[in-house]
Amino acid sequence: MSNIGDVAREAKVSIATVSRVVNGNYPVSDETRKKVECAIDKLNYKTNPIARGLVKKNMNVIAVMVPGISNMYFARVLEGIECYAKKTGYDVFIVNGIKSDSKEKETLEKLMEGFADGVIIADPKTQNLKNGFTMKMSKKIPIVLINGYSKGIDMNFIMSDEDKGTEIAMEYLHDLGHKSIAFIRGKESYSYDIKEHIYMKYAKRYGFEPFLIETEDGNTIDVVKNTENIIKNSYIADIISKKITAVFACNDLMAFGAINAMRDVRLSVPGDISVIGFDNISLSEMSNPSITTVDQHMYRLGESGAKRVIELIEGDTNVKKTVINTELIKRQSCKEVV
Amino acid sequence: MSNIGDVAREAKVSIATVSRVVNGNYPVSDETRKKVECAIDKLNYKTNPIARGLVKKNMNVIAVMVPGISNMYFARVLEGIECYAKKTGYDVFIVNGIKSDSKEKETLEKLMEGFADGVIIADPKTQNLKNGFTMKMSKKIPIVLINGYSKGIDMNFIMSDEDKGTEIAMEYLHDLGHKSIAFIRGKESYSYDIKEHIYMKYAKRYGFEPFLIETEDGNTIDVVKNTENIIKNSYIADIISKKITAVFACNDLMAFGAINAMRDVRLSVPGDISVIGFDNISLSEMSNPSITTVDQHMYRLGESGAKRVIELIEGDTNVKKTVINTELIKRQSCKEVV
DNA sequence: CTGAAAGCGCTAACAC
DNA sequence: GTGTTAGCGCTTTCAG
Repeated sequence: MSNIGDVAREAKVSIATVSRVVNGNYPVSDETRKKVECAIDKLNYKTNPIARGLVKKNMNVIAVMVPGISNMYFARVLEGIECYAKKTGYDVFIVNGIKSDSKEKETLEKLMEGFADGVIIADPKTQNLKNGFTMKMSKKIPIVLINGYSKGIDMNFIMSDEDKGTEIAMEYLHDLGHKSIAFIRGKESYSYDIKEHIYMKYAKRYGFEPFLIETEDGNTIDVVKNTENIIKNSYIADIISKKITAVFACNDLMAFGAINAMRDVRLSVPGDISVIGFDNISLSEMSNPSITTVDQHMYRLGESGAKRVIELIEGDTNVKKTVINTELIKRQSCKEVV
Repeated sequence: MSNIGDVAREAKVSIATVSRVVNGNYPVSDETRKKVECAIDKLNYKTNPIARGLVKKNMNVIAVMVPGISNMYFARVLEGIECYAKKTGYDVFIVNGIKSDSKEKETLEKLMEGFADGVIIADPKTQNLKNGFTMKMSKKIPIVLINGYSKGIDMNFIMSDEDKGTEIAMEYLHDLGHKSIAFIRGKESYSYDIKEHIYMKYAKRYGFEPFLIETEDGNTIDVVKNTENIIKNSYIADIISKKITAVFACNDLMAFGAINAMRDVRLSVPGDISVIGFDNISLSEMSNPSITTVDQHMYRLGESGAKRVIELIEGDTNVKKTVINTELIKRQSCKEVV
């Protein structure tokens, strides 16, 4: 592995000159540039990003923390981030498996010190937000949050309008004639709290008794099976006896699981029960019946997050909350009550 | 951000001593250790991994290159890698979207120089393997390949026994009484070539005419929809007229797409047509009908890859090919011909 | 056991 | 335009 000194020697110039042609930030005569480029080619020299990082104090990398890559929601957000980052010359460091406050804290503290120039946290943990930890960290390194608890938190957020999305979904179900709607959520994500809140509001407004189903961790693919099992084992009798005709699932994975559960007990979706999801991951289109859902535009969420964090890295000190709209996608899993 | 010098000053010792207590690799008296630890706490000092990386010439990170994270196959392999790496104190740098020879080449060249101590390539590109490029790179940095073209390539591989897996699948279909089997593959992955090769062998052995369906890039979630469309648009008439009763899909995503296509044209799976997949991603269990498939034990593939690359990083110079067995998982999508 | 000092490979003043 | 040099923050001889 040759270094800048080898190149300088080969080209018979100083290392500063080599640095100049590599970075192209200072004038160099055509002649010397040629010599240097020649030497670089000959030795197959590549500048060492670690050494450069040490002096410039940036690595041109943005880190992304996600709970679980197997939830296509996050995979899609990541695609948006990667695409934008790549265009801007940044590399993306993905840290997967951030599922608890402590894990988030530890990762943010340990890993990011000097390794990344900025970090994007998808589904940030409410506790760290509330107790000011995340905020404190954001004084040291640019942080952008994608969704999560934002009330009174003066940080940079990219949020999809989950409130509105949930409202649209509830209203759609109501318009379809559903009088009794169940709600499926996972544990511990602020996103579920928001949706539950809206759901409760609409239950009151429309005058039905809330019916809550809580499954396990909602952010990995396993939630599909978990949801299916939990419905079959603990809820199905009630669903029938309470004449529930529709279920709102906090994400498409849960919706998918719910559909599987219904099929297993010979309830037809959407014949007997309508199911609406959230996110619009590709799976929801592929499913059968295809899943009516609320699109969160994850790719845009990712893109905007990358854009924002790079702005911060490059010196912007404002705090901004960007809202991405949500959109109802009508497919097969919901129909009118007859 | 305090540095080692600040700590030294605070504790009234030399920076060398601070380094020693941080790394715990040289004797330090209890008394000075206390003082230093105190100072570290007080200043909330964290050692700068970039600076350390520069002198130690390793970053304690392993890079993983994958074609597409949205294919749960890779997501699962990654989980295996991450789990093992984390236990051993390594961080994992995921580079997503490696879908062409040139992208692979460029990434390996540019990104890895000094950034990672070792790299794992999932689904390495055949061309770079054949023309010696990947091999050349492996002289500079430890590389472990997960599946891919390995014939005559003297490098470290973790391979699932795809040959055997395909054979098992074909034999299973045959035992079920299927006399005419179609084959679905994606473009450009050695893995598909292997399977096609075995498929052709069995077509000859069992005396049926090969029927090949080629879909788009098989490594992202989009392949589900692509497969569905391509079957419906171009192949369904032939499938019926040629009395095909089973289809072998190179991965579960394609199998899922095939099942959707069949349903759309009112062919029952497995009533009219059996479909067998490959990989055993979680989706195949959640699908309806659930998908009979060949388990590749992706998690173990990942674990073994991480283990091997760390061995190489730590000085092992042997070349080893590790084979992970494959296993038939019988579910609902295949049944006997009646 | 502890401190001084020589780098790791690179960038960016600062001279000329 | 180009070379010299002082670091970036850390590890690791080498003395003592």
